[in-house]
Amino acid sequence: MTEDQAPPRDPYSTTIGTIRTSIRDAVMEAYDIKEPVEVPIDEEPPVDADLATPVAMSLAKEVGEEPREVAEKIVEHSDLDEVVLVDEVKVEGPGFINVKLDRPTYSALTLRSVFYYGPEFGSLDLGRGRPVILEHTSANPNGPLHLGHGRNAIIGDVLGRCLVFTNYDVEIQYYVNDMGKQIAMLAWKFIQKGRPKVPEGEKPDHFIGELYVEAAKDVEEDPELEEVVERFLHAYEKYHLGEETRAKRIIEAFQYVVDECLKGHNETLARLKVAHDRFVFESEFVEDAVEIVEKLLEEGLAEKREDGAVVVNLEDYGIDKELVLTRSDGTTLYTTRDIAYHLWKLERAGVAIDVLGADHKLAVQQLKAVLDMLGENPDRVDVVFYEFIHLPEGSMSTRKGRYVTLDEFLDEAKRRAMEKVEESDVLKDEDPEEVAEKVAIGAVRFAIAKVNPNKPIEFDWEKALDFRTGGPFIQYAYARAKSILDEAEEIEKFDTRHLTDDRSFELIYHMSKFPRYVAHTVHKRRPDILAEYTYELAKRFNSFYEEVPVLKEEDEEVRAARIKLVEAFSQVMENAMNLLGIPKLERM
RNA sequence: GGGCCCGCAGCUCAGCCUGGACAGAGCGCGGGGCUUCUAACCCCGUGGUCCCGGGUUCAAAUCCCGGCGGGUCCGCCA
Repeated sequence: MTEDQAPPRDPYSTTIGTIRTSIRDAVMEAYDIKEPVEVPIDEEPPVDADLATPVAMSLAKEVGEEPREVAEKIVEHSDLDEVVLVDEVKVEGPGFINVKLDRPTYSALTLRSVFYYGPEFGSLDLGRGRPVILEHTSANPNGPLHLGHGRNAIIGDVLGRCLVFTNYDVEIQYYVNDMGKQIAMLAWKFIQKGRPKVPEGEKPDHFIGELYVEAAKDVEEDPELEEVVERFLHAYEKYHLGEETRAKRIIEAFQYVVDECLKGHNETLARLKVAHDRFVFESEFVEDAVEIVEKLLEEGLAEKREDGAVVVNLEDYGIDKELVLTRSDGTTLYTTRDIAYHLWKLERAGVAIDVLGADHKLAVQQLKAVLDMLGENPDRVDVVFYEFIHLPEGSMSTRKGRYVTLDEFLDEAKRRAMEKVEESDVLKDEDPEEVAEKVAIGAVRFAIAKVNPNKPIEFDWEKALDFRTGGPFIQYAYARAKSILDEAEEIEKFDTRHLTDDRSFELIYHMSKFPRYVAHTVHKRRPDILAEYTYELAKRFNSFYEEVPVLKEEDEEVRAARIKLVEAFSQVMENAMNLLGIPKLERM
């Protein structure tokens, strides 16, 4: 590759590819194999090597030779010693082929790539501009957002940022469940209490949450209220089917509680830096839902039972329970409207990605089954499930008013950050509020993003807000790099031969993996992979910072190379933080 | 009762999809490091029947079967 050619977008994968091909060819040549051989690459060998492959060991039995013998033979036939990126190839242990990269060459490749792509470093064209609708958060407007919703929002938001970064044409939607029994209960309670306004100074979603807890209690104590609630629901649904209604006050009650609650949600989400492109209301799909039910009935896929309820049998899909599409009074159910919503999404995008709690697994199976019956490809609906966040006293429940709100979580994080800010010297000239807020957002986002979505979280204030292991640790590494760059001179030429020490190379090597980890995060739909990567990046920078002098280095050439390394690091870190939505601080 | 998910160091978790070399981090605990680029940091040490029992394999935390423990779903709720 010559200097004026564009460097690879993904230096690490490109390098692995080169080495893999070389070894594969060697295997085929050495053992006269015609079919391409799988060459697994161990990306993190537990020894002093950068890459390794156990291919000789699996081959050994086939060819009837000792594994080490096979490995030696492969190495002899390979052209790895001619690859400029490779420094050393060794056969070690029971038969591993271990490869050490040529540090100056590999570093040059990586840094060129980082500087060439800049803010785009890490961005691979995975999506080719294809449209995707990503739905996340979608909390019921019956109370404030709690940690569970936070998990949904943050998984969704990080995924959304990653999808945009990898060239998907993403629209992010918030599905507002503005109808259904819970909201009907709220509307009833609201009217029963004489339509109280949200008190001055109270966050509206918190007010609605209190109202909801009261309503839930009333309904539990007096089962006859069920009927009243159903009347409310009926009226609201009729209204959305375009029928005349005299129940104006009921309609307005629904709208009021939903609007107020949503205002509160938006405030919290804005604070957390979670953004949606569009709010879609469930009530918009009542008409479509009714049409779908009619269609299923016409085609004999659904049946109307004697009591009037319409049901579909899903035994062919391995689901024993029949799915109810309309109540016996003819009103639609959540699932029915959800089917309509998904059909609408699939008309507008190739793939619809939903972020949902693991408790929705059966519902999604049912949804996909009906989509399939309707001739739609259910694989186009791609659901990211996440497990619950449990409190020491049990699962969170909006109905029981048992939850930790995102607002509280952010406030507590900010309070703890504030303590640190106040004892800091370097922050004398900064606005302490602003710094603490950014630290809090970073801490909260990272605490939630770092856990694999399919693992339940046991919530604990101390663990979740341990600044040493979380977002602030990452922000701190970035700020340290920035403060070096603040005082560093402009560098034009540098030589990566001055970056061969372990600390520098370990940092560079990890930086080079960024594009691969972004791709991994998108493919697996797992923000925790990116979070883990970023934490490791910060850790390696902190080690480098501690042991390798930059501005204090007296040799000008060495200093120049190190400054460029810090510059490259800050670029990669910035890209990673942008994807995780962790605010950047120049000083902390 | 059935489906799905989880079970790794005292604690919180990564690795499991795609099986490989002494199982990794952080917290905690013990020790060390600021007149030198920000100590919200770094370095060294400590710590594990990878829930249990079988099976497949040259090789199992990883794949398969069976248990045990926890979560969750099985509404004319959303």
